[in-house]
Amino acid sequence: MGGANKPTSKREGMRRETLALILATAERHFADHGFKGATMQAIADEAKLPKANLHYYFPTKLELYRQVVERIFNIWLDAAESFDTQANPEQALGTYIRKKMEISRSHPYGSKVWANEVIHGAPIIHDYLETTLREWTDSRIEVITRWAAEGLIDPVNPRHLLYMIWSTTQHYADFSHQISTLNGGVPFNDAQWAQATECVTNIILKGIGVKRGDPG
Amino acid sequence: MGGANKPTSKREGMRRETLALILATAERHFADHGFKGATMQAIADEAKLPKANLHYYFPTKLELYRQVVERIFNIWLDAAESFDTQANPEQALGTYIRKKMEISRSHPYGSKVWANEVIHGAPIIHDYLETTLREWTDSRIEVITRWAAEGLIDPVNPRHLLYMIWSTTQHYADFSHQISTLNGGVPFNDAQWAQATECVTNIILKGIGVKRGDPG
DNA sequence: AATTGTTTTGACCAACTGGTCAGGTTGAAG
DNA sequence: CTTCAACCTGACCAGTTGGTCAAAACAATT
Repeated sequence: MGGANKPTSKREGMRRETLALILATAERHFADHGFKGATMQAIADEAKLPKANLHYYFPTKLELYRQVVERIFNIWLDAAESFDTQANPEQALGTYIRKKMEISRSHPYGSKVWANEVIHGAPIIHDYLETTLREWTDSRIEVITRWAAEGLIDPVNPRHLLYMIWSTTQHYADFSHQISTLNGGVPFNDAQWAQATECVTNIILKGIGVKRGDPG
Repeated sequence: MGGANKPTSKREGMRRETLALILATAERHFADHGFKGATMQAIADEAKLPKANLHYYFPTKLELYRQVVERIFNIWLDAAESFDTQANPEQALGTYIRKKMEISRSHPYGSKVWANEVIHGAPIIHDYLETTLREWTDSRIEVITRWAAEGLIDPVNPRHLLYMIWSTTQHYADFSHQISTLNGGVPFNDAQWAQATECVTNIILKGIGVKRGDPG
């Protein structure tokens, strides 16, 4: 749209592709084996690149990991924005829950990396938690508190409501192995994802006494 | 009680103590760093034992890890039993949720190790998932289905209800770093744990339309 | 065609880590 | 006191892994 973009040269294009390939492959490996368990060699092999090439684009393993985590955080931000503070509880929370379920389905590896990171004390993302996440959380707590004061929902502790939404939705990504095992060894299909989303949304919204738009 | 127990010799006592010390220390390290990230040397150092001594009691790192996981599974079984299939929904689910919250508080490291294991594809516990966990889950699904049929709760999908209970309660252990960060950097105190438990129980029970024993 | 900066790569290294082992120590039993 | 098995430990080893480097291949520019 805006400026006069130089026509992407062959070099630039390849660079972009290689970077994306490495990041995607690394994400899977970090998700499946953890930071220490994932090896540069294994990532390189799967990406069909020599290991030295990885170090050309990402000087250290930690730097590669950082960028993987950063990508994930942006996805999280994307979902965060869908929590519309202007909407009514049913719409704001419903949309947010649905969005989080979609992310659990479309970015299971990212979710696992994030979970791993938090479980192990969040050494890398600690700053995000203290700044961006905390601000977002505080602002939503305010909104939820207002809803409760206005009688639109029960007077629940907003913090625990948010934790419930986070844990329940992310569970479908983070614990996918357990879930598919209990699902006869196969992952959820479209219908099952839809049902999970509906079920989670319904229980939570009813659980906090949301006044539904369509009482039937 | 039973047979004629030989009076525990000094040897036996020391052995028990050492085993317990190693297992407890290892649990923390596996929780904080993952299987690969935890090192025998670090575990030995914290337990103030020479590394070779660890290998005397646990021939390999994998064997040590297995026994850590096994202990955790027994704790899980303990909670599982508290889901009384004879009781009414409010009591059965309420007791179960409360028990799980207690475990999240008393065994945060164990919960983290378990989460880690599942996130990474459950290589060690896969058998448990397919046998014990599946059987338990199936039996509870039956009970919940019956409750729904009898009109004691809404016709929710029992599977998702169980997932919600698991994820919500375990979240307080697995994501404790995130939670304490959002709690001003300090872990929950007694009152906060009590409120979390109550809040989670209330939302879930109300969310599935449990007919409460005491309607007020 | 020559030049220049970027990218690619095989070979290599130092640090770390799980595991071994031989020899020493200790508690219990006779 | 002697004997013996259980227990403890410092020193060591082999395999793995993150990271380096010099040289080669390559794309763009003049």
